[in-house]
Amino acid sequence: MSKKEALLKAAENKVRLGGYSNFSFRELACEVGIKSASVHYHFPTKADLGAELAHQYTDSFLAALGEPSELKANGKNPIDVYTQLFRRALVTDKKMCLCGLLGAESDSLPDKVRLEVKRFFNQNLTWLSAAHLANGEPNPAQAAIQTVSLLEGAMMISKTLDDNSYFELATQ
Amino acid sequence: MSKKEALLKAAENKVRLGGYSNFSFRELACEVGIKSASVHYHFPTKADLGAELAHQYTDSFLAALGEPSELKANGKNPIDVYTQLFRRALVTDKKMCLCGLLGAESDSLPDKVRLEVKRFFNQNLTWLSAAHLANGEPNPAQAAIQTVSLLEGAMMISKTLDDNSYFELATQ
DNA sequence: GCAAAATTATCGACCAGTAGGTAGTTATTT
DNA sequence: AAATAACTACCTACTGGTCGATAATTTTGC
Repeated sequence: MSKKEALLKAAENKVRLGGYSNFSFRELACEVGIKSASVHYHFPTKADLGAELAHQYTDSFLAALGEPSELKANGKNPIDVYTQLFRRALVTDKKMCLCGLLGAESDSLPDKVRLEVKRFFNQNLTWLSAAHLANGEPNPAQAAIQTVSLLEGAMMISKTLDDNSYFELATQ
Repeated sequence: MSKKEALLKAAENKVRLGGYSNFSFRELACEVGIKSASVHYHFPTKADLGAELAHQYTDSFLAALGEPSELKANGKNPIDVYTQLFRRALVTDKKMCLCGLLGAESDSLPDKVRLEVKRFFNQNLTWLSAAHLANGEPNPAQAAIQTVSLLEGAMMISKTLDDNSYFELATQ
């Protein structure tokens, strides 16, 4: 893993625990074994790092999902696959969704970071609409926003109350 | 309004826009017209201020709801009343739910603040369970976590995408 | 094939600004 | 006399960011 990748990974862990202000260049640098000045070589500003982090998070999230039509063709319910990805983030990583946390504080985010968080949710809603459409839902757009809202909310509350059974109850 | 009340009000606005780290004693002091050292007279530490803020927020939130049984007796659907309180926070205040934001970053919060955020959600779930029970729901506890999850999530996404119609679609 | 030039990735030293917090003091009110 | 509510001055720690320097590597021109 390159230093740049290591910096993004370290930043992701910090942000998913406490938001955009929960990481500093010094901390990241220390964790990957370089000096804080060197971080600016890879990311000119903190906003650049945050934006690239959210961008990559979105891409790998969507990549992990696959295409709704293909899932359906393989006999899987794409909504279950989507729910499972959230469950893994909560149970395995024991962390919030990166963009769920950044979205909550989006009013105080640098423009380029906020833009990437918007991209995450727009792409998620597009994917979920296609998924619900494939499932024969009468109103796919409404089902899409309801699905992602429920999952982000249930994740946040389960984290807060430190009890994953709330997530299970909400998604059951 | 006393200085202490003014400080809490100013802090609430900041936190609901960008989380716990989005306010400083200096900023608050400046906004209410005192010096930052004087803020420590009212709140010994930042954690004390944050905890008292979340506590009062919870109390006034619950007070604004009233009792589910009374609402029901007055011909109102308590779930609609609950939804309306979230809608007002989003549309009128144009801000996130204080504890929704703090909950997302609860892993990085001081203990006494996190405790107050937990109290908010525990009390909300109790209220909602009673409300759904009064509505004759077969599984009030499940309906409760689903209701608050959907509302917190829809609020966050509407804020992020800067479009309240997502909240309306999700709650319709 | 090789020297010159450019690029990559790091460093130490430093900057101005801000953070939360403390100590001791001064008025005002009870 | 005591409690309240503010003040000035200061502390240490940390923030994102800049500067010029330094090797190591890669690319380019002859």
